[in-house]
Amino acid sequence: MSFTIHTTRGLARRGTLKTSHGKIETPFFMAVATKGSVKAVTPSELHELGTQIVLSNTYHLVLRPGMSVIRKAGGLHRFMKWDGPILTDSGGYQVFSLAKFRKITDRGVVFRSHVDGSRHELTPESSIHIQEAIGSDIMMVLDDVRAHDVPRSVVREAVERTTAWAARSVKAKRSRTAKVFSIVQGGIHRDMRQTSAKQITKIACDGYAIGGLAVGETEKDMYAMTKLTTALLPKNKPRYFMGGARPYQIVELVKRGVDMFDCVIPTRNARHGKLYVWKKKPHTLSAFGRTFFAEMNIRSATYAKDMRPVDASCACMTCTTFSRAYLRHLFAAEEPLALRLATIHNLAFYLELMSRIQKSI
RNA sequence: GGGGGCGUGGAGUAGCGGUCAUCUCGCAAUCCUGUCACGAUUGAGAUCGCGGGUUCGAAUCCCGUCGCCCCCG
Repeated sequence: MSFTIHTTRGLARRGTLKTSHGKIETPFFMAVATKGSVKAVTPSELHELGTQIVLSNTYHLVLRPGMSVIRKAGGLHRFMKWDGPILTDSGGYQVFSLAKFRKITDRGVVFRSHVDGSRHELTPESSIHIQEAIGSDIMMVLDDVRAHDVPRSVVREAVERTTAWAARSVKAKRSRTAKVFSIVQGGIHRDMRQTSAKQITKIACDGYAIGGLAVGETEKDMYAMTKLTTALLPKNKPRYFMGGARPYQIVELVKRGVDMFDCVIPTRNARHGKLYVWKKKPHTLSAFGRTFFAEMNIRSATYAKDMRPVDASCACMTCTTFSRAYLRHLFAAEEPLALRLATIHNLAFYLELMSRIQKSI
């Protein structure tokens, strides 16, 4: 068994997931390396931070640098010099977020590149084959992601298509080492989510993802759909909440049975000068609430002469070395180092959050 | 001593007779959830150096004055 659960607390689980590039302690957070790079930081910095796994993206890598380059490099691990596990997204979400260029049929998706406008096609089969060539440790099936407020008929179609595509994806898989995860859709409709979960769990795969959430629906819906879905997923397989979430949301989602997360929030917000700081460090899941952290806009003139670290309780390189005033100056002066130091800190915050969550289970 | 130029939000500026004075930076706030993202949106802030005059109407024209700058002696 490649996924082992050690302890549980309510619906929350603590476990270990084995991949061909190492074991990962769950629940975990994946830093996002869409184009084969966690923006602004190096693999050795990721290791120092305690990063267990990163996420990369089929869509972006196909467009640039292109698979011939990735193949020549000997796969993405060698190309980006990251020797830990990599999860790859199938491209499904990009088709959704680049909606104006897409055409979805049962066969697959045709879309235009945001880089040069060229036409590309992605099918469930080609997405898996590309992810295998990338050398992905955890591959995601191509899914049909829709906005949270589309008509039920559209959601139903997306659910049916996602199931059909998942079955084709698993069938197309050739790699013996890579894992493949299927994705539950269904928008914010209870019956659709249930239908999708029941269909998807009939397909044998290594893990299951909850997709199509954190796309603008209410938090209440997001939590409700997650709880409803995890209840229908097999207990002995990891559950991945795709694309989320904010710090307190992650805690809430773990409480509803989620094991894996990825989100651009810590890295993107870092580059925009929004830093996460601890206000208290809880030892139990119920003690987190919504107020265990604060968001600091380091660009504010408030910090111009503040010589304290961003977060005195944080052990990251940024906090143990530099002051708020220095970071604020780097942002004001548009020095690239600002992005790196901020990214390191926010990732340290998210990773410590996951570590604390694990210890709380 | 003579001649000329400039004084407009925190900074630098546009406008040079006619609605709520322009833009850039700065400042502030909000946003970002499988990254087209060192991004996006919004807001505050100026009695246009000061005094007087001309005019229906002046940041814009005239006079005086103060400040800064340049050129010639």
